[in-house]
Amino acid sequence: MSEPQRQAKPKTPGSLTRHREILETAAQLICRDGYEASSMQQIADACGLTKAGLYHHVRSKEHLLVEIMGYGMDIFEEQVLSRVASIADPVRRLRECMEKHVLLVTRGRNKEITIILHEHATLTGKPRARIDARKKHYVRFLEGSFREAMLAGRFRQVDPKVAAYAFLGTVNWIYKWYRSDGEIPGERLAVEMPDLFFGGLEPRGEADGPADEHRGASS
Amino acid sequence: MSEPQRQAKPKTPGSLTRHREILETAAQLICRDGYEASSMQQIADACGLTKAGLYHHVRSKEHLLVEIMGYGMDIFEEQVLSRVASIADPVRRLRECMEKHVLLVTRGRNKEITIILHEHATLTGKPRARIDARKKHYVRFLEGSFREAMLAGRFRQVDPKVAAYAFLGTVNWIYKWYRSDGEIPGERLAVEMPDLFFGGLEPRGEADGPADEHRGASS
DNA sequence: AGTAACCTACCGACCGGTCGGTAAAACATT
DNA sequence: AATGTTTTACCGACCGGTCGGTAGGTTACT
Repeated sequence: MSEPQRQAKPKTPGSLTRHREILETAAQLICRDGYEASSMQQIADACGLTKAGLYHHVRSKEHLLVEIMGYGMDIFEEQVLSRVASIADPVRRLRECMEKHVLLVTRGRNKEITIILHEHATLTGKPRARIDARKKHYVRFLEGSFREAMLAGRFRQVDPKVAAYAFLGTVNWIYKWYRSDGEIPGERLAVEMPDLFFGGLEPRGEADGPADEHRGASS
Repeated sequence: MSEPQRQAKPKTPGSLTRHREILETAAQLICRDGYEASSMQQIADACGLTKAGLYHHVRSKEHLLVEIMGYGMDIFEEQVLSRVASIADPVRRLRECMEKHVLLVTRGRNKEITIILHEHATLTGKPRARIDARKKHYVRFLEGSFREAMLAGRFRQVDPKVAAYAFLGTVNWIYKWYRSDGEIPGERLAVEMPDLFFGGLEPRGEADGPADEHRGASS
C-alpha cells in the first residue's frame, strides 16, 4: 500500500524541516488514536518511512511525545500567553486570554494542544514535570489575574484557584465535544464563552446587552 | 440458544459479586494507567487470577471497558440525574445538579466516572454509540434546563448549548487536576463552583447577598 | 571520503485471546 | 445418605501477532 515516495529535498538537507514534518505527522496520528494506541510502525508508515528509518530521526516513542508536547506548549505560549500577558486591565486580559485560547483549540493547529490536554498523565518523571511546570505557570497567571481583578473591585470575591480551574475547564473541555464541521463555528465560541464566563448568567436589566435579539416571551 | 438471558442468579453468591469485584479492580487499574496501557495480564494479577481465569469472567478487554462505563453511567444517573430531574425550578435544578455532579467526581466512587471522562474516544461502534447516547441525554437535559430558565427570565439570553458545555467543562475538567488530599475539599468545590458558575463574577452591590462569607482582603 | 538518510532483517518481550483440563461445589436421583 | 451428573471457577500451556527498539548495510548527496 504505502510505497516509499521520495520527497523533493531542499539543498540544506531537511534535517530540521524533516524532523518537524515527522512531529506533525506523528501528532496527527496520536491526536486521532491516542498515544498508547499508536504504534511506531503506524507512525513510520504515515511518514513514508520504515520503523528503522523513523528511529533515525527520533530517539524513542516517549521522546517523540515529549517533543510534540513541548512544541504544543511553544505554540500556546506564543499564540495566547505572550499576546495577553502585557494587557494592563486584568479583566480585559482574562477575556482576551479566553478568546485566544478558544480560537487556538477550535481553529488553530490544535493537534499538539489536544495531545497535551488528553495525554496529561501519559508522561512520567522529568519530562512530565517539565510540561507540568509550564502548565502550572499558566494556572498561576490566571489565578493572579483573577486576584488582581478582585482587588480592583471588578470581580466579586471568589476563590481565585477555583475561578482559574473553572476557566480552564470551560476552555479545555472543548476538545472533547467540538467538531469544526459542527453547528457552532469556533469564532462564535470565542465570543460567547468569554461573554458567558465573565458576563454571568443573571439578567442585567430589561434592555439586553450586546449582540442580542428580542425574544417574545417572559417579562 | 442464541439468547442466554440468565440475569438474576442469586443462587451462587460468589458469581455476581465476583464479577463486580473484578470490574472494581479493573476500573482502579484502568483509571490509574489508562485503558490501552493496562494489559489483561496486569488486571488478572490485580484480581489474583491468571489471565485464563480472568477470561472466564470477562468476554474481552473491550467488553470489560463497556461494562465499567455502563456501571459508571448507572452510578451517575442514580446519584445525580435522577435526584434533580424532578426539581421544578430550573435554576435550582441546575445548581443542585452541578453540586451533586461535583461531589460525585471529587468524593464518590469516581473511578468509573473518570474512565468515562478520559476514555471518551476509546470505544467504537455500537458500544460507543450506546454510551454516547446516555451522555447526549444529559447534555439535552442541561440544555433544556438552561432554555427553561431563560424563558422564565431567570437567566439572560445565551446559547443554551454553549451554556451546557461550559457547565460540563467546568465540572468534568475537575478530574484532571483535583487531588482528594489537596487543599480544596470536595465539599467546598461543590459549593463554590455552582456559586461561581451561576452567580457570575461581577460584583453585586456593596451589601453582599445570600449565604456569603467575606474574606479578609479587599475593600 | 564523509556523512545524512534510509533500508532489510531481526530481537526478546509482551499483547489479547484460546485450548484442554481439573478440583470442587451444586444439583438430581435413588 | 450415597450416588451420579452437571456447572462453576479456575489453571498451565500455548497461539499468532505486534510491541518498541536495534545492528549493520546501502544509497545519494556534498
